[in-house]
Amino acid sequence: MKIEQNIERLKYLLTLFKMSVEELLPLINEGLAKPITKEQILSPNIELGHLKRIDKIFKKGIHYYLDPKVPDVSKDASIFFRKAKFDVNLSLGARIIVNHFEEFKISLSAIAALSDIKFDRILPVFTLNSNPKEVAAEVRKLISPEAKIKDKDFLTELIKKLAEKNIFVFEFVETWNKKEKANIDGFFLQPNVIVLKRQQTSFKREIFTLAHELGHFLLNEEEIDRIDYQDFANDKLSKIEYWCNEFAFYFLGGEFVKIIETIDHSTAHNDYNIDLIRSISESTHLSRIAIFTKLLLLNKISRANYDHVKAGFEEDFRIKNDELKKKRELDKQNGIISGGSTPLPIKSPLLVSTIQTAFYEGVINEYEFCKKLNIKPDKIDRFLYESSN
DNA sequence: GATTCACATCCCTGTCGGCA
DNA sequence: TGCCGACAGGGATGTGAATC
Repeated sequence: MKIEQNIERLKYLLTLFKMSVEELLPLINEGLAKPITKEQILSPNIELGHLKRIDKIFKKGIHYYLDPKVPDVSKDASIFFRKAKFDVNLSLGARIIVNHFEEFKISLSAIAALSDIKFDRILPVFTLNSNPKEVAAEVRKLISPEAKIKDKDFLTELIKKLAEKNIFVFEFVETWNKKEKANIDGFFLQPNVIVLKRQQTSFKREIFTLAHELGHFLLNEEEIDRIDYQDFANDKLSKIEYWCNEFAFYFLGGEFVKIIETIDHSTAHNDYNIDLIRSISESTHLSRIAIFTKLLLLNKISRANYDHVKAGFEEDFRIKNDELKKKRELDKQNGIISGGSTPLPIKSPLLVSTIQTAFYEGVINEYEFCKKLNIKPDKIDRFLYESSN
């Protein structure tokens, strides 16, 4: 069956994702004996099956391509139109994720406007001239996340505190079998949206990314990031990235920074201060490697020793993972069935309250309510009649 | 600790369309 | 009209975190 498409919309998507038709074709032709041609997809009358294959890439829904309206290539529409270059070379999966949250942000701001909700900026804007350490101390006073023992609880707490400052924090989860992986850890979209990739095996890493993106928010500079501790000491790092890393470290480190700054030089003789750093890591939610990276920047450990310690952590991590895998396999052989599910993203209280208000104001219906919060209709009561915690 | 749940991909099956 | 292969759709599978 053939249907009439608005070819401008497909062309728009290609521009948005910085993709040529020649790059798209192999993606949609996967597994097809008779490949779809360029002429076929660029014709105003397109085979429905072909369109479905195209949409498997872009995930817009078939109606998107049929809309006669020409999409708007303005700076408001996408960060890809606002900023040409990013610190990371973005994978297709990453572009799709960024685009998804950008659209979510736009629809959310429309819903908020219709419901008379305003997200005024509460935290000030800083510049690169301000000292990240001082800014961190100042912001800590304003946000002061409660000390929690578990990393995940701390992350939830921090997201809650940021919600109180009108900052949206969203998480996205990537399952093990996801085809197009996003090669990013997080990003900040103006004016008030931070998005994080769920790091199920390392919440400390995710917490650091959140603090880093908070740095971008404070500078009001948009960026899409892949956080690599090794790069911190890299002089190719941009000033903004450096500032945000410094901010994140001091923001999370708090009073423990003093200990880190006055620590003895870490060598094999004092076992690289490993026990002390572990205890600091546990209280601050900074990962051990993040602290060691700071020591490297402070010249409190040599590059060779740093690499040695880092390799040790990576090895530990690998061994631990292998053991877990083995245990699971053994369980399987013994007929012990282990259950599980993909992790659930943490819901920002700001999102919940916004959607609740919109629902009460009649701006959205029950279906949209569930869709925006990604809940099933039978769980609607939990988010409507109870307080949002 | 047991149960429930989310979701990308795999895999099977019925259907449809091209061709002789 | 009947045969054959390609395809779409949807259920099954794999995975393990969240929740009770």
